[in-house]
Amino acid sequence: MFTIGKASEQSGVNIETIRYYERSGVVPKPGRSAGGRRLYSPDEIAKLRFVRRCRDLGFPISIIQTFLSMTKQNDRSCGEVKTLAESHLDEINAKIENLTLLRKALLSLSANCDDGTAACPMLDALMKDGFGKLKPEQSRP
Amino acid sequence: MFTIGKASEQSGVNIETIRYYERSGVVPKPGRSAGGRRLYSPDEIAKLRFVRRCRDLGFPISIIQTFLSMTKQNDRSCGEVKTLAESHLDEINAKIENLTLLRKALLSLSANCDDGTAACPMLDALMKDGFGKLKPEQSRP
DNA sequence: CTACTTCCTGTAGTGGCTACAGGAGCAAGC
DNA sequence: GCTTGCTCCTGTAGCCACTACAGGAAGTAG
Repeated sequence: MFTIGKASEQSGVNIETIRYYERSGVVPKPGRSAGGRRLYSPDEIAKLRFVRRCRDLGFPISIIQTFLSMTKQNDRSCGEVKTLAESHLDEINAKIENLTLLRKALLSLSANCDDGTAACPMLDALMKDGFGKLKPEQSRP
Repeated sequence: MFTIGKASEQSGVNIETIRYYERSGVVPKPGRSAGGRRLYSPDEIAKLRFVRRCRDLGFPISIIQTFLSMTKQNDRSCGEVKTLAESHLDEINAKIENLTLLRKALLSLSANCDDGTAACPMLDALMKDGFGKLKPEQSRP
């Protein structure tokens, strides 16, 4: 059994984040020592590590919770995992595409910027009319 | 002079967001009608549109405020704009690179997923030890 | 005059954490 | 046994950039 500091080290999840995950029900509440400290089993640490890796892959917590409930049930949910992973891949691809467009726009906007000019052509262009709406960078709902 | 609804339409900024920008000092407080309604001049609407476009390009509000103060001062700040734009470009490029790595990881992880399997190789791999830390997808500080 | 729309303020919620404040437990050294 | 210093505890507030209400007032069309 490990205290939260060791669990954090081994899982790569920040201490505050571990407590946050517990509060919000992402991982179950661990046992406690006589003095009231959280104690984590290797399995619970593996679960934390799993969550971190999924977060690193960009999965939102809600999806990760689905993953966790799948591993608990141990049902034949691999197809569902693949579906979720593929739709996440679609999102990643969309983001890449979007960012590539953005880069293009920003490059052409800043191309005429040069030191010492009084009026900045980039800021000018952004102030002017016309020049339709770009897609926002982040997927803000 | 235009009410907030028209200003929203013309600038493409949500009504609630306009009020939020005012609250947080991104744009100055507009004048009011006798009945207490906000009234926007075309210039103020242009400023809102400018903010939206910068947001669409992925600039954070803090940078946009710098841009706005530059246009107000009308100083020879074009070099500074270029610097800010370039460092933002660097961030965009880093995100694209990161997402590309992510896509690769996710593709190879989900490659062996097939319908009807009891144990999902992707979830298995994520649960196991080893398999170092990926860079997180979003730049979370 | 009534019905409807737009607007107002203020507050709370979102996601996924992070950062404190103020206190308690615990191990090691003296 | 006592102090020092570390880790841990709870609870709350903050971050970003919004969004979503609730409850009311103002304006407009018929």
